[in-house]
Formats: sequence, structure tokens, C-alpha cells
Amino acid sequence: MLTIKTITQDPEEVIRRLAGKHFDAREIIGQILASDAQRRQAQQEADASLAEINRLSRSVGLLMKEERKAEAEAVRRQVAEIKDTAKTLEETKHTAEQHIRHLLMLLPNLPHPSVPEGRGAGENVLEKQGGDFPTLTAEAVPHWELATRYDLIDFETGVKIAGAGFPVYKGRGCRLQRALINFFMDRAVEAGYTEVQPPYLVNAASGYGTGQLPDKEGQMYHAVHDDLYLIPTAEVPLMNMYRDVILEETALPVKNVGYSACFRREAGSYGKEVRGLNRLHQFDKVEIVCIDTPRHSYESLREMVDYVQTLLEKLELPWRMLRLCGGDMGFTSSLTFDFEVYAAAQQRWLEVSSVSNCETYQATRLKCRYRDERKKPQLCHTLNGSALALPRMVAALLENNQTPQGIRIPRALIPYTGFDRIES
RNA sequence: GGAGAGAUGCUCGAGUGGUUGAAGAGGCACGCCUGGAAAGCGUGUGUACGCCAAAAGCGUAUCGCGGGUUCGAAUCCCGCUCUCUCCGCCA
Repeated sequence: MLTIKTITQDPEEVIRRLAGKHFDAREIIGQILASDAQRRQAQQEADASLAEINRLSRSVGLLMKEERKAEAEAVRRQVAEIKDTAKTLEETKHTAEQHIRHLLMLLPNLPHPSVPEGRGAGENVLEKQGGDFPTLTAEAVPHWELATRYDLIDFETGVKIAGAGFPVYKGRGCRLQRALINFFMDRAVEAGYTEVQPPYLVNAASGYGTGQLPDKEGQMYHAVHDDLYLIPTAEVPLMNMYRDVILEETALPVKNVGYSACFRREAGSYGKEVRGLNRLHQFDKVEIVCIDTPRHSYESLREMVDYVQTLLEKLELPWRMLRLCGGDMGFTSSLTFDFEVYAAAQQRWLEVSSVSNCETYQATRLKCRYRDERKKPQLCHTLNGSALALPRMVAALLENNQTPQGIRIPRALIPYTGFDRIES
């Protein structure tokens, strides 16, 4: 969330910048400013009352010691009166704080100045692209048919045991999954990321920490009996490791990588969007995260983007990188680059990675800070990126590399699969 | 799941109602000392919010979290969370 300071310092600027995300913040910010004024006043008055109570209470102790019982009794009654006022003031303050917090949660992050204007996906800006488009034969089919033909994935059985969006991988399909996970993890470790195995279920505090709650409550699976949420991305546990932590500046940037299964309810999706591997309730992903100083975070963002690009190049897929426009960006992000790969049989671009700098937006909720040169705690910048999400990578790999002789495995992956071709 | 014990600052650890943000020790930082270092000595050492243009300073809160009793709570009471021990269950 945004800090109250950011808003009180220049509310008009915040409203102007949020308009870049097509978010009209005027009403909410007006309420925040009003509540903040109320909060300050209540605190000033409450603090004064409490100071008085503390002072008088100490004098009661002294009077008692000196056996001046009657005087002590008088002071005691005096304090009892002030106490009611103090309590009311503290309640007012508390209510105002809650209200401000609630309102702050409704505001998305400010977009970076370089974010292009636009309402939706159509207005994202192409940054760069690479790889060659394959020429497929007339018999080329989409990945869901290939998955069945080569017995890699059993979608129907997944429906039986869990539901749509929970595919069952089999044989060489599993091997391909494991190969990709290991390939991604090894490359990340080479690139300087520290490997982490996180929990797949998190508590509500963690959900709030990274911004899934309350904004995306309905998108997460919720184990109500234990009040735990299934992670929609490893970003949630990876970032929450640093909740309520003050890091030394010398420890930055923190660069971690984690593989996890990801669980998303995907309420409201339909049609060709969910065909085959295009959109699943459970999928595998390797996530990279970075915690950095504000000074260096955009340098880190560039490094992360470059890193994701090398993965796509090694896997020989046609890819493109988009700078998301204000209207298409996530709630918590300041600047996001998406990577898409071209699935030649579907003739569609599929998003396989999203790399974002959240600046201090997540760090504010996480209370993730570092000590600057003056040893003062400052909010960190947090960054995250998929590197990469598996299913759509598998979709593109299957579709683009299909030949009459079977599916060709990219050279870089062969040491991991143990086979160079998937044949019938 | 059942029974019991516990949760204090960067760390250890004292503290069962009255200047306790918290003794003591260690650590760390700075200074003195030294040719240099160690030892020794001295000083300092949480966070958040508020007042202030800012710094200094002052005030408030904070001894797992939330509430209560009291003039006054780290200390008493209630609820929750977590940790440890024993039993049960179990990959």
C-alpha cells in the first residue's frame, strides 16, 4: 500500500499518477486526508491526557509512601475522570487509523513515469522480441492434442479426481516437467539467486503482506478449517520471509528463487482461454524475487528481465517482451514487463512471465526495511518475476517443435529430459 | 487431538503492582590509551506515531498478540497465537 506520508505530502500528485492506472482516487484520498487530520488531533489530545495520567499516577505512589492517604485518594479520583476522556480519544484515534488503513488498501500502486498510457492489453508497448517462428506442416495440431497423442497429459482423469484445470501428467510429460523445473532452478542459481523451498500454504498475514488480500480474496483457495491460503505464486512465501525484517544495506540486493506449485481459482475465466494448458488451477512455476534499495531497484529490474530473456533464448522459442500500459498493470506494481511466447499451432501469444518492480508498495505492508548509511530504517523496494511458469512453456514447446517424426526437445533441455525427441 | 511449561531489547538473562524502555552480562559503534593490536577505561546503542520547517528536544505507545482489573501492569485476570516437554496419531 501507499504510505500516508506519500499522500499527505502531495495528494494532487498521487491522484494525477493514479489516473495513469485509470483509477479515480480523488474521493478516497479526500477521505484519507480527513481521517488523518482527525487521527492527528485525537493522538495529540490522547497523548496529553495519558501524560497527565502518568504524572498523577506517579504522585499517588509517592503520597502513599508518605502516608498522605487523603491526598492520594483525591488524586486517584482526579485520574479516574481523565481516564474516561483518554479512552474516548484513543478509540477515536484507533477508529481513524483503521479507516485510513482500509482506504489505503483500496489504492493501487503508483505507476512509474515510464509506464505507457493505455486501458488494456491492446495498448501494451512492444519492447523487443526474438527467436524464430516455426513453419509448421498442415497437419500441425494444438498442444492438447499432442499431449493426448503422445500420452503426456491426461486432462480427463484430472477432471475426475479434482476438476477441470488439474491435469494429470504422465510418463514423458512428467519428465518434461521435472526437466524444466530443474533447468530453471539451475540457471537461476548460476545467475546468483539463492534457492528457497517455501511452504505452499500461508496464513492471512502473509496474504496481506504481498497484497493478495484483501484485493484478490476470491482468487485464492482458502482452507477455512485452518484459515490458511494455498499460494497463487511462490512470491507470497518468498517475500513474506522478509515481513517485519530490517535488513542491513550490505545484504542488498537479496536475490532468491523458489519453485512451487501454484494454485489459482481463476474465477470468471472461460472458453479458449482455458483450453489445454492455457489456464490451470494448479501449475508449476519457478519464481525469482529481489529486495533492493530504491537507488538500485531499477537496475535489478533490468537484470531480472535480461535473465528471463536468456531462458527463452536457450529454449529456442519465439518470444516478445511488453511494457505493460497503466490499465493492464497489476495492483501492486510500479512497472511491469511481460514475456510472451508464440504457440504456433494455436497461433497465439501466451504470457509466461511477468516481471515487476513494486517499489515500496509491498514493503510498506510487509514492513520490510533496510538501514541506510545513517542507520535509519527505510522501506525496501521489492521485485518479482516468473522464471518461468511451466504450462504455457510446455504448450509452446510441444506446438512449435512438432514434426512428423515427433516432438523435438531443445538442445539445452536434453541433459534434463534424458531424451531428445518425443515419439509415439 | 489430550496434559503440562514457557514467550522480556541484537543475544543471554533479572524482574510478581509504583520514575522499568526495562538491572546485569555479552555483542556492536564511537572515543581515550597504544608504534600497532589486545586488554583496560569512558560514552552510546530498538521501533512506531505525534508536536516542531528541520535538527535538537519533548510527549505517547511498545516486555508474543488482543482485551480486562487498577490511580498505576513486564508483573494480576480472560481470550488467541507460537515454542518446548510428555502421551496419542503419522509421511
